[in-house]
Amino acid sequence: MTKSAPRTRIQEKNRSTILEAGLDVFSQFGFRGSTVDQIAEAAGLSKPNLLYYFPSKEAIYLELLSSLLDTWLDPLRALNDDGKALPEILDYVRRKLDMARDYPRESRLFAGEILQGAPRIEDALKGDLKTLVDEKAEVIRHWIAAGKIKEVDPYHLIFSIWALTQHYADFDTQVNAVLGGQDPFPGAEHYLEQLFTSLLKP
Amino acid sequence: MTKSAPRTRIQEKNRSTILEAGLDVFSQFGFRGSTVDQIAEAAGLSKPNLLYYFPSKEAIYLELLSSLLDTWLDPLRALNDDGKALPEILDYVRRKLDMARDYPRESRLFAGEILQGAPRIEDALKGDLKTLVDEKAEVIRHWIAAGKIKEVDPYHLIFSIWALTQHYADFDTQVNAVLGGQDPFPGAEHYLEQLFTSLLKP
DNA sequence: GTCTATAGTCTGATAGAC
DNA sequence: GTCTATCAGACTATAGAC
Repeated sequence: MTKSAPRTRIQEKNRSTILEAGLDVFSQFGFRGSTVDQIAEAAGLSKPNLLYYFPSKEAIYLELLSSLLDTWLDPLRALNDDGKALPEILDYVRRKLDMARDYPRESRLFAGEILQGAPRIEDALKGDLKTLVDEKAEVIRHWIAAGKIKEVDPYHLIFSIWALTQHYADFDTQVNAVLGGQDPFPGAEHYLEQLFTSLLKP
Repeated sequence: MTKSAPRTRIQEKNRSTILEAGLDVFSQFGFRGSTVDQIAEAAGLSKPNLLYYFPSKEAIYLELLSSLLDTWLDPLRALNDDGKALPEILDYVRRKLDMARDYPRESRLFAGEILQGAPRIEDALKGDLKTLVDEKAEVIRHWIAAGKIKEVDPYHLIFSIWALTQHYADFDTQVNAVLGGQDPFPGAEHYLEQLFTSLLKP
């Protein structure tokens, strides 16, 4: 997804400042809810100057989406047949929970996009994402067939890992309101380990 | 949350038509992403006529939010110390999953609001919602103390039920892309029963 | 109660000086 | 490359006829 136009160092720096500011604003207000003015201010630039680096508001949003999708799926790609089944899955859960804690803006950006029907990444979901999930579901099926973990539906297992980990980023406001501001992550890590161990341990 | 002004039958009918249309549009595009024109068209009314029944776009949105919050929490209110612990919890999971299937628009409306920091219902989250969850966490603690279910953090248990069930409504697009359009709910119901049984059965 | 017309505001994007 | 000024379109909401 990288553009081919050559760029100077200052251009690269400004572009990444804008993307950082865009992530900040878009993740909080969504695409329609964000204004170019907001992003420009967050980036410390004037509106026309921002639009000198990106042709449009949508271009910023699209670049964020596509460049983040890969990173977001890296933990799932790392799920491999090599190691022991259950520790491998628990590792995946832990990595996803770490990402929810360390990159909540990225999580919310995707959540907002998917919540609205994923109009801009539908193809990626039906293409790359589906292919990747199909592949990993196959790995899980092998583990089940080999008796390494209990029999569960591999797709719903993956959905449940996504749902449970991303919940702590996407619904952060609600979690914090209920817990009264107490850090949810230590408790979440222990709970999720317990949950997936009791579900999968043969 | 009902207004006190007296209304004729036709007023009530038009108001509920507008709220229905508002739910349709707001749940898909969020507050900022929705226009009064869209809602008016969905309701089969002209824009000024719609604004004759509601003072503003925000008034429609607010009425939807507050009138739906109660319904949304009903299944949790129904979680009581009466019956057996595990079946009671599995019933709650099933009811929440039924709501995700039957009322996905309501689920998405809340998800969008919370995703953006719940600016309009923060008080309700820190008040009524927290009180209710605290109360039900206490019920769960009693079950644990009585040895009726295994020891888990009650708050994370409740969060996990929310996350797992609402995922099928809120991230419907993603679930469908991965499953290729296959109905996820029968599989989800079986998977979630398996998951919470293995987690909680003493 | 419902409509057409429009006021007034916000916002994405551009023109053009420096 | 960056700024000020500004345009064009979209949007919420209202005025006023019927």
